[in-house]
Amino acid sequence: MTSHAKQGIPAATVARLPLYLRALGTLSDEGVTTVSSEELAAAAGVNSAKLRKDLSQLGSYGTRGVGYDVDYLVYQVSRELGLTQDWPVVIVGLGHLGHALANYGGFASRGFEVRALVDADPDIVGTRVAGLVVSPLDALEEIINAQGVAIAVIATPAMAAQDVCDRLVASGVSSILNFAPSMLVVPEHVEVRKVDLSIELQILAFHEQRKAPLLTPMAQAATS
Amino acid sequence: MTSHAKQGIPAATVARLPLYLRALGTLSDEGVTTVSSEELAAAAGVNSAKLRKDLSQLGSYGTRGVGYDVDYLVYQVSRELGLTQDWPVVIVGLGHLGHALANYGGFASRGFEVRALVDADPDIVGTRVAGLVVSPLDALEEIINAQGVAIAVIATPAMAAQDVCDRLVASGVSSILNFAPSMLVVPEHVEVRKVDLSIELQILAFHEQRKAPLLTPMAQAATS
DNA sequence: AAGCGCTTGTGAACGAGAGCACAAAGTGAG
DNA sequence: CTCACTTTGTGCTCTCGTTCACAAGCGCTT
Repeated sequence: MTSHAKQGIPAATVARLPLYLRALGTLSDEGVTTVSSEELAAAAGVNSAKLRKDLSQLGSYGTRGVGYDVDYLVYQVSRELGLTQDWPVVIVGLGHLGHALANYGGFASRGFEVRALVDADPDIVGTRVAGLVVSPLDALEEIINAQGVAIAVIATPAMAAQDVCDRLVASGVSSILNFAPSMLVVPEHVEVRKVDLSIELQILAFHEQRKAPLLTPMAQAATS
Repeated sequence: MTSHAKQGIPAATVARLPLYLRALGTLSDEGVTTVSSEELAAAAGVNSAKLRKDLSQLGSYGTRGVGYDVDYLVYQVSRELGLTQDWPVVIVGLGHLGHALANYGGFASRGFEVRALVDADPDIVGTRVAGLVVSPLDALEEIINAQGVAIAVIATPAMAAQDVCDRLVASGVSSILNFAPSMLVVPEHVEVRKVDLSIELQILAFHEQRKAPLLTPMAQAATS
C-alpha cells in the first residue's frame, strides 16, 4: 500500500490539521528544521500518539529516529488541506461581524482571498470595507459566477441566512461558513460549518455553574 | 433514583443544549406550546433519538404520547446551562473582532452581560464602544474583582493572548472564550473554548478540494 | 372502563476516536 | 559491520457517542 487510503481521512484528523499547520508555521519561522512528534504535539496541544496517527493518514512523511522535516510537512499538510491553491471567498452580510471578518488578516495568509462583500442594506452597499466596495445582494449570483467562488461566509442576521444560503447553493457554492445563529438546510453535497458565539458562551456558563454552586446559596431544591 | 446522574452530563450533550434552547425559543415565539422530539429534533437539525437521549439526561420532562411542554423545557434547559443567572463578561482586545463581539446582541439575550472592555492600545482606551468606555489593560485585575467576572473573552492578537490569559486566571476567571489563534495553557480547573475562524475555512477548503479535483488537471502524482 | 394510537425513555448494538505500548526502521558510534 | 539509541507508524483496547428498536406510559375515544 503505497498511496493508500486517501479516500477516507477521519473528520477528527482533518479538524486538527490546521492546528498542526499553524504550529509548524511558527516553528518554521523560528528556524526549526526538524521536529519530533513529541515536540510538535506539545506545540499543538495534543497527544503525541494522536499526532502521529493523524500524520500517518497523509502518508509516511517522517523519518524514524529523527522526526519530521518542518518545511516538507508544512507543504504536505497544506496540500492535503487544499491550501496550495487560492480560494476566492465572498462574505455576505456586513454588520459588525462581517466587517470584522472582512478585515481579518488570518484569511489571506492561508490561501483565502476575500473577493467580494455583499449586503442587502442600501446604506451599506457602496461603502468601502477593507479595500472593497460592498455590492448589493442582487449581484450575488453574478459575483459568484464571475469570481468562481466556491466558499462563502454568511454573516447576516438569522432571518436572512437561509435565503442567502439557498441563493449561494443555487449559484454553485458548495462550502459555507455560517455565523448566523440559525440552522441551514442544504443539499447533500454542500458542506456547512457553523460558528456560533453565543453557543460557546453558554457551554462555558454550564461549566462555570457546575464549578460554583457555592456562590448562590439558593437553588438547592434537588439535594436528596 | 429521583435526581440521579446530575454529576455526569456528557460533553456532547452539553454542546447541543444551546441548540435545543434556540429552537425552543423560536417555537415559543411562534406560540407553539408543545413539541414532539421528532419536531424539535428537526428544528435543531439532529436525530430525534439523540435529542430524546440528551433531554433524558436532565430528567424526565416529557409526557409520553404528547411530547414536551415548550416553556417548561426552555426553563429546564436554561437552568441546566446556568442561564437563569446573569454572567458578567469582560472582553479583552478591541480590534475589529472585539468590536463586533461587544456589539453582538446574542450575548445579552441569554444572560450574558458585557460589563467591561479592555485593550492595551492607548489610542483605543477611553473610546466608547457599544456604550462602554474601553479600559486600559492595567485595570484588568481590578475590573474582574469589582465586577465578579468569571467568564472572559480574549480577542487580542495571538502574541498577547497567553499573557492576558494568565492574568485573567490569576484574577479568578475560570472560563475563557479564546478567539486568538494561539494555544492557551491553563491550570486544570480553567475551561477554555476556542473559536478559530481560519481553521474553519481550512476545513472547508479540504472538503472543497476533495469534491473538485477536476478543476485542477495537474497534481496527479499519486494515482497508482 | 377498556382499548387504541402516539410518543417518550432506554437497553443494546454499532461505530468512531483516543491513547497505550511495541515492533519496525532509521541514525550514529565504535 | 554491529550494536545501541531514537523516533516513527500502527495493532489493539477502551471509552465515548450515535443510532436503532422497542417496551413503558399517557391521553383520547368509544
